[in-house]
Amino acid sequence: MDMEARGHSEHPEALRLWLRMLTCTQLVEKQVRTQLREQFDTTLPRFDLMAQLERSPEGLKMNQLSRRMMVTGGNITGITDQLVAEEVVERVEVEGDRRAYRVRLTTRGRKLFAEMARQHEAWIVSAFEGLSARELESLHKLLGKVKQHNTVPTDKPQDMENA
Amino acid sequence: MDMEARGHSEHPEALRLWLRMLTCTQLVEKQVRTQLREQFDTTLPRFDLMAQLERSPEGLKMNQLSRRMMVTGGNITGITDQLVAEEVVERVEVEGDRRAYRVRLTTRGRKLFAEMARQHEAWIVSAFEGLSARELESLHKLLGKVKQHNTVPTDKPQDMENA
DNA sequence: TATTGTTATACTCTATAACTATA
DNA sequence: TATAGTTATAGAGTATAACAATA
Repeated sequence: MDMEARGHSEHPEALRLWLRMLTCTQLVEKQVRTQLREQFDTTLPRFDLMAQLERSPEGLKMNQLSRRMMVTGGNITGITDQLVAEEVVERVEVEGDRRAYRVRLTTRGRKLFAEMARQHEAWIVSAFEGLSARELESLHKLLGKVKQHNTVPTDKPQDMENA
Repeated sequence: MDMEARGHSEHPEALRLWLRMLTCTQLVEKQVRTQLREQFDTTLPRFDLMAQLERSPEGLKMNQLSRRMMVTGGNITGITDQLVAEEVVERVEVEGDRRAYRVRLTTRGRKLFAEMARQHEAWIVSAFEGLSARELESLHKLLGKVKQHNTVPTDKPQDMENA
């Protein structure tokens, strides 16, 4: 979308920056969603859930997934149900707490995710190939400040970077 | 969400950058959506449509809005219907083409948008207040390269920056 | 025939809240 | 009582495709 039209008369720097950032993100994200759909018949949230699990081979409980993906529990149940039906993740019992499950990738899921991640990386590299290594690094650093400023500190960090 | 978990083992620079960019955008966007809902009982697409119109006082045709907002026509009809019902935009006839309309802000809509834009700007300024003016400028420039690289050149530019 | 816009439909993603089972 | 997870529901937001009116 033309996010950069969202601003109004004065267009101070922060606003211009935000609109441009939104435009960039949407351009890339739209591309990723389309490719995930076309090449793997899947969606971004499903890919993301698998990505979370790939970094936690022992699996994650539903509420951990909920926190990390920043969506409420019911949605995690839904996405997990789909992935279980496709046999790429499985629910395993947690000893000592019969209410809880641990969700983890199956062998099949791990293989599938590896392939998806490989492609995903190629799409992203292509999206940013206009920038030099120095520019990538600079952008990464600057966005780190933005992220930090807008992240609510919690006991249990919401993302892997802080985990 | 913890976008930064989406990457896998190697985590090359472009991928790390993308995940961080996505995290930042979602943090800010979530905040904006919540505020728009709480303070103005509206949504981002509706705000964006009004923003497009605010920059085109003479109004825009449905297909122009569709292109600029990068969504298909049926959705524009839906959003426009809502805004017409609230009397913040109006459809006016296009002379010489009885198929087409031109959608424009009403006086009421212009006033309302001014107030929303004022608040919106404050939320955004607050989201980026961790950065110096130099850093804002630098980020804006770097994202300009990303945008350019990922924008398909067309006769009719998709966004205001190029319009 | 092509274009403008609308209608109908379906699907994904999300939040909220009531609910079950267990702690 | 509190917690883990599920179910039910509602509402954004989106795309697709069939359609009517006009060009």
